[in-house]
Amino acid sequence: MPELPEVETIVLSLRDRISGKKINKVVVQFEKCLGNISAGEFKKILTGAKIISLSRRAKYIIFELSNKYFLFLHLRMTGKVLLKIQSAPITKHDHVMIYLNDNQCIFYNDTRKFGRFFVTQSPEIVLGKLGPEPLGEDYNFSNFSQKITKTQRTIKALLLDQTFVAGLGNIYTDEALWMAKIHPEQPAHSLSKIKRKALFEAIKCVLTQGIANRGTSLGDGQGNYTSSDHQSGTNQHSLKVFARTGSPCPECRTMIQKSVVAQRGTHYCPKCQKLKLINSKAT
DNA sequence: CCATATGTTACTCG
DNA sequence: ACGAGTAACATATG
Repeated sequence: MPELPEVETIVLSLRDRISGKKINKVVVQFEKCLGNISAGEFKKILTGAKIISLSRRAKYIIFELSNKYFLFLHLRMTGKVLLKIQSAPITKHDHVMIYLNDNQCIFYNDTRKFGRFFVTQSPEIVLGKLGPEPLGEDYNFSNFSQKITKTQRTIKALLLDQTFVAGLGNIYTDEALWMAKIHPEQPAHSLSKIKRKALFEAIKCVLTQGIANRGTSLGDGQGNYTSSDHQSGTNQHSLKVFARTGSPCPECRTMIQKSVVAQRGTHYCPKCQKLKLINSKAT
């Protein structure tokens, strides 16, 4: 479920409440949640360690520990990090519990069980292949532009590729393409410099807005996004195309269409985001 | 029963 | 090598 803005919101809501706390006890209910380590090793490394800092890279939450290890967590589709008091009951789909030294406990809950923890002393093993942070300093137009012109892939598939730009998922990809007025199936190399620049800016824009709105919470099912304090985001009210199939485009009132691109449900305005079949490599 | 779901990766085919 | 498509992971929902 969570894309960059949702993960960022979780990190912001957790940071002050768990930084500096010591891990007293770890319970693993579902060992497959641990991507590169056994439950025994996981408990041994975490127990007794202090949480030095909390940060985010792409869609990963990063716990920096006092014993030189880093704990990474990727929530995939339905993972949730919930901070509760230690006496809170273990409920359905709670897979990992990390008890701190102050009566708080981090509950990792994941309906679909796709999310994964990683423990390592070398962050680059997990983060090495990721593209630039779209809201970071390494995000620059010349690099972005160059990569777009070099591939024939559809622009939607490229935006979802975490080695191109890190942190976009299905929602913010559709929103950025709408804002830049680009058809999701447009071959990346066929985008004019104007369009590449518009997209470069739109990505920053939709992500910044998503964070300001504390994430996108769709529906009220178990898999829906909430922050670590059970708070829903409000960005769903600001979406222009995603989950708005059949509703009017905010720009031109044409009905939003849905199709499948890059194996994902894809929402777009057929009038504002026209596919351009004549591909001359514009500059 | 069927399709779909905020993610990623391995695999096949052309 | 590249890119598209599919399956897989596992569960819930309409």
